[in-house]
Amino acid sequence: MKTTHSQKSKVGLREIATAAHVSVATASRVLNGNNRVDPAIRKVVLDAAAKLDIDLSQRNKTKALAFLVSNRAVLHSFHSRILLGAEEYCAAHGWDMVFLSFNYSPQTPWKELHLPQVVQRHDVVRAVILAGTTSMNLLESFNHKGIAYVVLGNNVIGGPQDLRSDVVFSDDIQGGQDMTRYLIGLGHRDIWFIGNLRLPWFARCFEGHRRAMEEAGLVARSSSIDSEDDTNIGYLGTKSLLARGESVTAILAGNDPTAHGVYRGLRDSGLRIPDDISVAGCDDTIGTLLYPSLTTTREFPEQLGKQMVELILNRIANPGQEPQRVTIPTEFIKRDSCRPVLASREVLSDGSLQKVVTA
Amino acid sequence: MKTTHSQKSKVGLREIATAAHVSVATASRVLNGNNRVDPAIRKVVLDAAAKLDIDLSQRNKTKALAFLVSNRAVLHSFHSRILLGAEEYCAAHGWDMVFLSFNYSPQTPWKELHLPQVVQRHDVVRAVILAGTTSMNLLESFNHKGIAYVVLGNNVIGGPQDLRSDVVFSDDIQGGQDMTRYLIGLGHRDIWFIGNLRLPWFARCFEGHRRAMEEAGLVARSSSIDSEDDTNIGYLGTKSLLARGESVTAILAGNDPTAHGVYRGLRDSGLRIPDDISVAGCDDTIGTLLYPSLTTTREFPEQLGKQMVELILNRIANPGQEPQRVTIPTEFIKRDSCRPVLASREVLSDGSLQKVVTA
DNA sequence: TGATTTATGTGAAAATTATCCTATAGTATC
DNA sequence: GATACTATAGGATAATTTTCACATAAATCA
Repeated sequence: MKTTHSQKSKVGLREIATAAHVSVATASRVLNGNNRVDPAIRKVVLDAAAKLDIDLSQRNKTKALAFLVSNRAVLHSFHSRILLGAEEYCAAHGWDMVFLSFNYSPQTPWKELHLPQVVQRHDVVRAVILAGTTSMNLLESFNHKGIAYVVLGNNVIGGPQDLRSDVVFSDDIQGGQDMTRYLIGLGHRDIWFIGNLRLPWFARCFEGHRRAMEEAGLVARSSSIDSEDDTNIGYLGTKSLLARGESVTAILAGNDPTAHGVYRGLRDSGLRIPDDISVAGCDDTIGTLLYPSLTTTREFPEQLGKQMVELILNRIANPGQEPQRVTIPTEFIKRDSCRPVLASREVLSDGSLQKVVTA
Repeated sequence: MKTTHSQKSKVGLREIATAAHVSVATASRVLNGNNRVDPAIRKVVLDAAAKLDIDLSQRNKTKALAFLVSNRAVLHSFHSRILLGAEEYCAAHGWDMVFLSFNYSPQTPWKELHLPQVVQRHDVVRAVILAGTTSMNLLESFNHKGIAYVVLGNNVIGGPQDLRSDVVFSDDIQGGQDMTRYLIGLGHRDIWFIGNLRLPWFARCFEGHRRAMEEAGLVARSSSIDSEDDTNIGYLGTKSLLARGESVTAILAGNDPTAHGVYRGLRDSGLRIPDDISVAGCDDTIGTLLYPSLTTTREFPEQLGKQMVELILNRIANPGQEPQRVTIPTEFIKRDSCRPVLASREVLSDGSLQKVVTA
């Protein structure tokens, strides 16, 4: 418990402060309350500290990061896997991590947002990982309060994409594109996208879908349901599609829970998967739980979490470096929920089964 | 931001300390560093504080609880729903909540456990909710460090059940019993329990199962797999059952993810659910995701979370009260994964369908 | 039973953090 | 372009927490 540097007379803030020719208050601010210190002075203090206090990294009471999930009613397994990856990487580097959820309105001006106390205490939490639905006012608030953060780019709503901070993306645009290409390759032409296009991650997946459709000379069509409940989005999106009598041979759901809703909607209407309609998902969270198992796009949430921690620890180690931007690729996962369109066309042209389809 | 008690001269630790005839240090310890203060003295200080500082509850910097999930590799949806309920109740009462996960060995003596820094800082976290797999050494550690806590009783490993602290239970024993009675009522006699009996929540569910079996004059039998992965437990437990050629008409899985593994194991062997074998789960986490939908025991994780917070806020408000113990009931949920045994016997005795069963 | 250790509880003093105040630089306004 | 207004940075000082040392109670051992 005692210092192992046997005789070394104690090195405290006071010593650091005198060495750096600043007041103790300023030294304290540099080493803990990250706020309001001129970068130049900070550097002087840090240099002085480095000379005196070899074990600088140990002197802080708490080495912890906060993982803030905003505006999500339930903790999706996708998020919990990001958390897992982040936690693991933290633990491996001797950091603690706390998870918080937080709800706020995107309209509230940043000054009036009141963040959880814990993330504002620099002596407790040294930086924040933003993984929920993140609006610009939240980022503003962090900027103004001088709290370091990384953000999951896929979930940033509204704001311009030229964030002046570290960002990690999952390449779900590519995922949507790959999946759509696969469906087109199976002969599908009447492919519909189901999701909630107001939410950025759905919008991104749809963007990839759109690209693939256009590159094949097709028009991308979507059934967007304005809900926060993924399963509902899938269910209602599917029902509305069928009710309108749209011709459809394949459905791309914006994520796996949405695909679950699609399954239910189709079963409700007596349609079989994949015999009558092919279904594809995105994010590979519950693909193997569903029956038939879901062809989907695997993302790497643990990797995302790890990457975010890596960036932020880096930034803590040397503040002032340029904002970093990292994109994690996705992987196509083939399972049992899609089949070539030829088969279902035969079914459709076969009078005896036609009634099953419209039942 | 300023105090609304306009002219009132500032009331600080110093004032409270003089009023209570103790040193500022002691006053500080009472109001924050909960440690090592004689209960009598604490009371004196609190009384003195109550007289001077009307807004005692506001003067602490951080009103936050920690939700500690120990030794669970993944965050189950069951836990995340407990968290949700706890969070909601916290928010409604103006408290923040932070979530942490923590891994430790049950063998480590409590002195050598090193808890996450954050939970040890009384100025940050005022009490802890223990929801993961909790061993006695962890509880010891909390006791000795004077950290207030509530614990989810279902998950306490090993120790005697006469914990000297607040405990909340989910009545999964009753759940296992009700479910087994239902299966027996359907005519099943060859019912097997699948789980990992080393883990207390499985053991509790099995206990209920055993009671129901004995009350019907039957012997409870189980296939226990020593794994932490629920789906694996179900899959391997089922395969081993079938490989041994045991006669079985119904399987009770210790929780829903385990039932998912059971589904896979049965499908692998060409058996249909519920036509050939009935399957029941416990905890209603993914019962509707599975196909056919799972008959299971609904628990009320949100309620558990809420209840735990309620107890602990109570204890913070008046420490020194007797330990509380609360049990939340469970509810039987009938879905599509069970059917009367007579039906399947008829199927079995009907030659024409026999081949489907063994196909 | 007495002696030695160990654990606990407290105040004094040291260390650290928070608050308040002032100086300066940048904006906005007339 | 001068004046007032803001926002920021940093020091002085007050408030609070932590550490250290010591006293006392409980436990262990000869």
